[in-house]
Amino acid sequence: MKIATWNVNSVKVRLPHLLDYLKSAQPDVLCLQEIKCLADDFPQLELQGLGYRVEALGQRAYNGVALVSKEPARDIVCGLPEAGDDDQARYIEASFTGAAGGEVRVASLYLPNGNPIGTDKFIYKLAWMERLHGHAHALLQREIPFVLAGDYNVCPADEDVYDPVAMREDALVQPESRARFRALLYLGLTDSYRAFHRESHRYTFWDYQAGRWNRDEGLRIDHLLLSPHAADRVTACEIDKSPRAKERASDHTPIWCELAV
DNA sequence: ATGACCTAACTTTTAGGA
Repeated sequence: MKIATWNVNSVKVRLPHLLDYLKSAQPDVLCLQEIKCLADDFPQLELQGLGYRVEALGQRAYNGVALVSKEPARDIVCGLPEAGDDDQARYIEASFTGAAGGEVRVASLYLPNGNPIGTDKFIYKLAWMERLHGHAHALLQREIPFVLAGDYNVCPADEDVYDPVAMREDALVQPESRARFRALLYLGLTDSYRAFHRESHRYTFWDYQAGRWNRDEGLRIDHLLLSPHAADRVTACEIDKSPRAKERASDHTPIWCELAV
């Protein structure tokens, strides 16, 4: 089962690229972030033409996540537990069946940016990460393979940042953000990309400004975290840079892993 | 030198992104 994640930065603007990606990459499940529309406005007819279904948690103008899949999603859950008055559309999770009949729980998550530090936005980011940690802990008790995929807005280490000095005041690299990302790994989750690749300076995001893409000055902030049962089954993980090279590209590019299930 | 983008919206300017 090929599971990919991509922050598309508006699904309406990116629809041609999204259709191209589904046709060429053929993921079984594609986790989308920043669809930036209500679920009812998601262009699902166009995706149905390619044999894909959509489950979306939308929001007007901002955020919004979705699961695009060949096989139907089951047991869909929208939002993390303990949401309180948090109504931002940042989490959707469902179960899928692999070709060999195995079950995998897949989440599409859009972790808060948290900038600027020293504000409520950074507090919200850290609190959201703690809710994610609590939920990951609960999922582990179920002893099923799962993949938490999405835009984490965290660069795990300086090697994941083109210029750590320039970024030192950024919420994506703060020790508090990195500690909470590490806490997910300490639970027993695996950073899928790092399970296969040791090279530094491999990115999933390049800012629109300052020619960052052309200079390959980016960030590794989109991640696939695998439960132990999923990590036992993973056979590959790659960043697909080709969508970022197109005209009117998203500032993120897809990253995917393959599970033998 | 500290510039440079992009998207959505009660749009002509702002908020949010990262």
